Amino acid sequence: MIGLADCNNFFVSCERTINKDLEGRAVVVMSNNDGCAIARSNEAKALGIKMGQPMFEIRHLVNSGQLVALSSNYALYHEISNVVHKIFHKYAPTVIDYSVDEAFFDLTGIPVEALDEIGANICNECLSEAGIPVTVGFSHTKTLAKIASEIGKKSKRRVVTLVDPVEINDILSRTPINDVWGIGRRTARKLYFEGIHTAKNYIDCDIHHIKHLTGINGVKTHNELRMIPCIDLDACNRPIQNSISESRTFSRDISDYEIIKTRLTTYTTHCATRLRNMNSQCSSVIVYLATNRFHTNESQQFPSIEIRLNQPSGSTSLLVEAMIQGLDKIFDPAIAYKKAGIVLANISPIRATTPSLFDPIEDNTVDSNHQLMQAIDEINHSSSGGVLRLASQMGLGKIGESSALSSSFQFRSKK
DNA sequence: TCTGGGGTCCTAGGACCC
DNA sequence: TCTGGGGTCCTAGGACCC
Repeated sequence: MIGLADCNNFFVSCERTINKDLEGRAVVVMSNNDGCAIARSNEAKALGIKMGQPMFEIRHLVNSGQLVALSSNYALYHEISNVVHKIFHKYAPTVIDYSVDEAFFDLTGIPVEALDEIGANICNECLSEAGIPVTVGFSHTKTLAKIASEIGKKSKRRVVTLVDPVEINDILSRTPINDVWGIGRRTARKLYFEGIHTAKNYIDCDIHHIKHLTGINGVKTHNELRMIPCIDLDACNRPIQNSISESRTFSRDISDYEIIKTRLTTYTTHCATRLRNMNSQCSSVIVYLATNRFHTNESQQFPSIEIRLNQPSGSTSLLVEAMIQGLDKIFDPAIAYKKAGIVLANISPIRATTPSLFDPIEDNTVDSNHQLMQAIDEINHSSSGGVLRLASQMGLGKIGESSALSSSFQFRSKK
């Protein structure tokens, strides 16, 4: 059996742990720039607020006092997430931390009769120790466990166990296809035109037709709904991340190269620090820009480029140089951009790589760069806020002609 | 007027190999 | 005029997840 524990309305529940006045009220947590709702309390859902709904469409509810809108507080959510996941890990030898607010449990060998009590214990402990309400679903596969927990949330039951094939069949005939884990909006629309409206329609469909319509992942979902486990537990729990990224939507359109470069330098610096904290390095830097996708009457541009490094690196200055090299290739001064981002990709553990044959970098260069980064990380970690930054991060990239100067470090005294 | 961010994996098509 | 087949690797873009 597989279990899925999922926190209810996680970000809103986190906010309620520090502000009891939010209990029983319609609450949403907003995205960056307070742009749109990314978490909703049950009361907010009852008001008809949709996931991702923009602020300008719900402002009247906030102004009239019917709805509380909060800016996001990721430090708080991260802290509570750690507490909740620690609790999850007490209840099974194999627990997969699937996301910030949910985890899968491998309960192989546990008798079905014991599941209700295990689920109840998880819910009780998360509520008493972390202040977070949780719903637990059990079934034969991850996809069915997801459906079980969704049923729990909709019917206000804390624990739902789906074991009996007849009952599962009945549930699937009442589950809209777009509610199935792994079937997104696009695929759901495609299936709908094929007459596949429910999960039951889906499993009754010929597997070759499913493969043709939805690819290999759709086949896995097809099996999972028929109680055949297909989605590997380990696949969700990679020992090392493949990529690290940071991006922002700007509050206005920007066509100024220096402003965009400065922001991308900041994103790259953050990602490089995260990379080094993982004791890792990367061998690709991907830079991308985007125009405002909601301005449908204007031409849309989503340029992106991948810069391959001669050898993997975790050095902020090298990664920033690569980022600028990429930006220079895709940036068009005639276009105003709404969003920019970078991705550090092809991540590997430090010193687990073979150096490039034709672009040798002497070891002492690597070492001194590594030591420089270590020193900077330590200084920034011991002070409140980053006191050491790249000059280009402060919009000073024009000072020198050479990229070496523009991405050199500058000391900024807080006093 | 105003519309998020961080990830993973798959697929199709092109380039290249023998 | 007529011009193979089987394979790998890379990349951009698409789709999905929370």
